[in-house]
Amino acid sequence: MEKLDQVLFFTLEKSIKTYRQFAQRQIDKAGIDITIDQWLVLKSIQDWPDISQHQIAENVFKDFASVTRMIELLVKKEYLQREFHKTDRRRFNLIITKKGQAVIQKVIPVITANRKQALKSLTKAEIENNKVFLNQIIENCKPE
Amino acid sequence: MEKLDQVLFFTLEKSIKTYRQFAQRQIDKAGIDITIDQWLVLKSIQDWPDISQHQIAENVFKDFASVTRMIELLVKKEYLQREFHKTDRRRFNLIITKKGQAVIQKVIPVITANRKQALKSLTKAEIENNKVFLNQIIENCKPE
DNA sequence: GTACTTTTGATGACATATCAACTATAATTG
DNA sequence: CAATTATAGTTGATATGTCATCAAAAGTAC
Repeated sequence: MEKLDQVLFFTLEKSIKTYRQFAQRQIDKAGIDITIDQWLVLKSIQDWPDISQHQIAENVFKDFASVTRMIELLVKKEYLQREFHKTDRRRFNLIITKKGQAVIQKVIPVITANRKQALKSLTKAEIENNKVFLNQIIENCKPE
Repeated sequence: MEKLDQVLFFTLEKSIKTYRQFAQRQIDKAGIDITIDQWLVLKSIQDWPDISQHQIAENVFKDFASVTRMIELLVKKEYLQREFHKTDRRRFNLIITKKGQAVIQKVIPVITANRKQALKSLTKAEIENNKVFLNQIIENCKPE
């Protein structure tokens, strides 16, 4: 098999893993009790009030079961509250608490700095090209 | 913050996740009882006889604890055997069983096909450029 | 030769991912 | 209106990732 192919997927894996570890380290250093993914979930809820958990899962590209568990943890951390939905008893309203709002805001500059550092010396054109390339992989791997 | 930056990391994450899910589906379809990562671990042992678990962890870019657990599962699946190391009682010899050898061989064409499909319509130059880009991210995110 | 440091690998506890199965509720069909 | 189908979310079991801690054994320093 082509060595380059195999090395590419390994590098893809390593790059996102390295970025996530780096990003999480910075968040921990800032003394904030949240993971990157939890923040993404909270951000999703903030950006789309009245969002369903299914929709959150799609937005952040995660399994329904994982999202349920993450929401459970966010409730436990008091960043989120579950309320009964007004009209649909299958659903919950997910309300970001004041504590949750504060955490979202506190993390934003850390994440901005993380991304800036991660993309140091990479041009907008290179970033755009890379995105197009990755989207092609996503397209190629979709189930029929 | 730059929207493009944020979208890039999301796309990076989504692309590797989509690839892994696709690749695992193909392995399952082929009726082979192994995960991509388990295969990588086995392959590492095959390529470097007498390798230590620490070295395996570095090769496949995984946590020591994760590698220990994966090896435990590979032993349980009878793809691997642990033997006492000849000269160093802290270590084990990891022996690939016949069953393990067979599985490694059986998976290779599936993985080759997976990669080929994932990289459909992407040129060698694009692949090479992407690798260089991703390696820059890895470099940027390394601990000091 | 002893004390100290480093290495090797395991384990516990917790978080997340995956797959499958489940319950309750809403929507649709005839 | 009742039966059926679809949706929303949960839960169990298992695999992997992370962090911290541990014990045993090898290596190093004096």
